[in-house]
Amino acid sequence: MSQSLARALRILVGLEKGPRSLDDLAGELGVHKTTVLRLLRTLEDERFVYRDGLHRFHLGARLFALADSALAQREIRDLAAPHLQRLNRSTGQTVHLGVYEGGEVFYLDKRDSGQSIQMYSRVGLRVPLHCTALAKVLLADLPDERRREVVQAIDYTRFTENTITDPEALLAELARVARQGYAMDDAEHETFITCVAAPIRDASGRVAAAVSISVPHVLLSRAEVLDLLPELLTTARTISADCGYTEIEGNGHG
Amino acid sequence: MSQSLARALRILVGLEKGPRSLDDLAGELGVHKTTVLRLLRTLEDERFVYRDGLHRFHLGARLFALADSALAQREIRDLAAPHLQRLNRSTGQTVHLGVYEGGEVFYLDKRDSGQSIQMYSRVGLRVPLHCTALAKVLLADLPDERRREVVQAIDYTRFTENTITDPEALLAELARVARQGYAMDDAEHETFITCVAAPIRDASGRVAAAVSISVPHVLLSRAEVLDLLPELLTTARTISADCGYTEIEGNGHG
DNA sequence: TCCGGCGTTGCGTATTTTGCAACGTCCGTT
DNA sequence: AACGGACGTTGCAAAATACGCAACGCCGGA
Repeated sequence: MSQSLARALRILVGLEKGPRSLDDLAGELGVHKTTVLRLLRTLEDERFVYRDGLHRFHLGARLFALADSALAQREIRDLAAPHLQRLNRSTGQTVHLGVYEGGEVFYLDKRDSGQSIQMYSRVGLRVPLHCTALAKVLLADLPDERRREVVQAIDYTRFTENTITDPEALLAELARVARQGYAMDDAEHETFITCVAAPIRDASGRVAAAVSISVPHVLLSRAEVLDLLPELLTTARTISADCGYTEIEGNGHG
Repeated sequence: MSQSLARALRILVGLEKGPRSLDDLAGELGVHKTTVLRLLRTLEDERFVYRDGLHRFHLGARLFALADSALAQREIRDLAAPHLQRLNRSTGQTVHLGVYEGGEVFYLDKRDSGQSIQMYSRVGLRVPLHCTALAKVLLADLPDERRREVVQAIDYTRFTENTITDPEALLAELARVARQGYAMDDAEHETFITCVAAPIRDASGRVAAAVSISVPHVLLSRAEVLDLLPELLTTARTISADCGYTEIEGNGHG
């Protein structure tokens, strides 16, 4: 809609991959460097971008401030925090909180396991949609049409031999997830990690977020991870309750 | 320079304080809502903004992704990480890593103390410039002229009775900090917290970042916090070395 | 000292953006 | 059930704005 703004945003997105020179950016956007320079200057004025000494452009400090307050504005994060903490302590495993927004799923919070093995994940990182328990739970609750759109648009990169690699299989999996009320990632993303995830619902009854537990095979087997399920589900239900969700017709748990 | 972009960025900055309706934003910017709407739509296309159900605008998911990769691009963060971890473990206190950029100082990393008292700080948050050890260390190394500009522009909000509240006093303090090689915040920001900070230098010899330790009075006295100084300085020097800094003429530590 | 790369600026053109006014819709009220 | 208001949305015409070109200047290497 707004050309110059759209170009500026693409500059920022381009900078996501690393610092760039003016010419680099102009080349990537297919726009004259004069134009890029002026956009960059405006971005620089507001600290969205800064140039190092001299002449390479980086993402700037204001992004941190914005991300920080965006994070603080997600009230579900605060609501969930103590429960994530407790789940993390009692299981000793890595715990994630994730949300869906506009075709993406990303981490809103994370608690590391005490173990020396740390997962490569960070608050704000987007998670693959076809091979993570978190995403499955979130996608499973989308309105039918939207879910189909999203599932079609996925890039089905194969990460392991268990990775689901086509839309039909994923839709079937999502249907199962919706039915059983939780999702599993059985070495579908990383060969050595198993995850389980459960939905968090808000007052409207829709899935507003998801919690997951991730465990490396060296610590627990697939079956042992499933043993953590009741505790995960309880945590998810507790957070849901805090979000104003009230279970109506028999969810098997009064 | 670029009007529409500048307005869009101000929209984002406005959204920092919380979700807004279209009219709110139009009012704040002093621009007709038609214009604001079109900017918002472009921002929405790129996920910098999203509207909840329906018609309130929030900061969007892309900011998380950008902030995350911006963070990852600050190599000093990775270089410092293990050392922050060690310092945090051995002192048991809250440890921060901060940097200066374009008139602001903000946290690049944080390690919580094991204690139940958690500090209100978060990666990305801007820190006050006139009453924190971290900022003092960073400002102390700025080129004279720049330092004076920044110091003049500070809003000297008084937080405690120890808060420095005028430019002259701060400049004097910064001179002392530069001389002694570390900074202290003796209940200048929060009445019940003492901090010490030390500079991290890169290959150019300039201060590239700063580490700090923050301790509530209930845990350690001012004197006891000063006892942590040698360890803090050692940590800072180690990180500096990792950044390529080589101490030349007698810094008392060969 | 010369050359090449790269960031920067002035300027004229026309594309893009802007504000207005009118419309539609949703929600709360009577 | 009908009405009124608030708010987001669209079409359009005017003009301000952003665009690309070409030329300049700076810095580093040859």
